[in-house]
Amino acid sequence: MGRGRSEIKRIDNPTQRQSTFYKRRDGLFKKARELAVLCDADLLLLLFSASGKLYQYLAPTVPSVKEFVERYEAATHTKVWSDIRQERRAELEKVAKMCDLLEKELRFMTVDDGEQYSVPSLAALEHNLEAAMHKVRSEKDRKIGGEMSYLENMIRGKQAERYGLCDKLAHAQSLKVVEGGSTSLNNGLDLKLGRFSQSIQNLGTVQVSRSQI
Amino acid sequence: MGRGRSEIKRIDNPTQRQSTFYKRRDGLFKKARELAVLCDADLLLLLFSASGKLYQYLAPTVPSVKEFVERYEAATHTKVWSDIRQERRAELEKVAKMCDLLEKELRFMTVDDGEQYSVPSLAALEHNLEAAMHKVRSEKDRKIGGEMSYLENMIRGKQAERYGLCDKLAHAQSLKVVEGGSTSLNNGLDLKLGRFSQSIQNLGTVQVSRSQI
DNA sequence: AAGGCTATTATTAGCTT
DNA sequence: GAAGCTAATAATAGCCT
Repeated sequence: MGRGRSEIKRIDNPTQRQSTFYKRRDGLFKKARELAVLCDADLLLLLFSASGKLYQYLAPTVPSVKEFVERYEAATHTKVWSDIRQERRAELEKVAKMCDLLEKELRFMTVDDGEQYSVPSLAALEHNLEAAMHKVRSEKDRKIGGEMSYLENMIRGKQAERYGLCDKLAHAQSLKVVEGGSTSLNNGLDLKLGRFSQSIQNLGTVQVSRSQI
Repeated sequence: MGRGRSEIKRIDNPTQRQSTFYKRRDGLFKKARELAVLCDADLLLLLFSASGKLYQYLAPTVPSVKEFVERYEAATHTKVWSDIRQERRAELEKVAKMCDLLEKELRFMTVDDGEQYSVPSLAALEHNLEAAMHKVRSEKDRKIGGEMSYLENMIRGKQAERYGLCDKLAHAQSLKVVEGGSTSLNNGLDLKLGRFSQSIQNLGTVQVSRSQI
C-alpha cells in the first residue's frame, strides 16, 4: 500500500527507515490490539528497533510480560528456562544431601541417642574421640603455655618498671632523710610500694619456674 | 477494510470469530515480518487463541524465544525470570551456608589443625568430648554385653542339644556293649564327641563367668 | 473448518510542512 | 525528526465453495 512499489527488503535510507518504523509499528500495534479484542486472544508483542529501543504491546487481558511468558512456557514445555531451573534444583539437592550427611556425621560424633551404633563403629568412634581429646588437651596446654609466657613477659616488663620506680623513690627518700624527717604520707607510700614490689617479685619467681616446665 | 462496519469489539459468533482470528493472525504475522525486515528490527510475537492454542512469530534475526526474552530482561531490568532464579539462588546460598556451618562445626569437633581455638572453647570441647567418650564407652559395653548374652544363649542351647546327643549316644553304646564289642569306627566317634562336648562345657563356663562381670 | 473471491475499507509510501 | 496529506496499495468482512 502507499504509492511506491512493495518489495519487502531492508530500507537503506536511515531517515526513511525510521519513519517507516514508526508508522508500521503503530499499525502493527493497532492490528495486534484489534486481533486481541475481536477474537478474544491473548498476545504479547515485543519489539526492538534497529537502534535497540524497546517497544511492547500486551493484550488488554495480559497482566504482565512475566506471567505471559510463564504461560508460554507452561504451554510449550519448550524448556525455555526449565533447564536452568533443573540445574539449580540438582545443585540444591546435592548441597542439601551433603548437608544431611554432615548433620548425621555430627550427630554421630556427639553420640546422639537416636542413632544406632554397631560395636565396630563405636570402637572407631571411641578411637577418634580419644585422638580428638588428645589433640584438644595438647592444644589447650600449648595455648595456656603461650598465654602464660605472654603474661610472664608483661609482668617482667612491669617488674622492671617498678624496680626503676623503687630505685627512684629510694633515692628521693634518701634525699628526704638527709633533708629532714619522713612524713606519715611518705611512710604510707613506702609501705604500699614495698608490698607491691614484693608481690611482683613473687610473681616473677613463679613465672620463671613455670616457664622451665 | 472489508465490506462491513468496523467496531473493534469481541465477535460473539464463534465461527466468525475463529475465521477472523485466522485471517487477522496471518495479517499480523505478515505485518510483523515486514516491519522486522524493512526496518531491521527484532521482534517476538506470542499469541494464544481463545481456545488456548499458541502461535508465535519470531523475526528472522531472532534465534529463539529464550534469547529474545533474555534480551528483553537485560534491556528493561524488569526481571521476568530473574526473580525466580534469584529465589533459587537465595535458597541455594542458605543451604550452602548451613552446610559450611556444619562442616566447620565438624572440623572443630574433630580438632582440625587449621582451626584456631581459644582456651575456654578448648575446655568446652574437651568437656563435650569427654561426655561423648563416656557415652560411647557405655554404649559399647552395653552392646558387647548384649552380643555376649546372645552368644551365651546360643551356646547354652547348643550345649543342651549336645548333651542330649551324648546321652542318646551313651545309651546306644551301652546297648551295643550288651549286644557285642565296639568297632574301630565307633571308638573314633566316641573320641570326637568327647572332645566336642568338653570344649562346649569349657565355653559354657567361660561364658557364665563373663556374664557375671 | 479451511480457502477463495471481491467490494470495501485501512494502511501507508512518498511527499510536504 | 515528527506530523499531516493523499494517492496507491494492502487487508479483510462477508460471502461462497
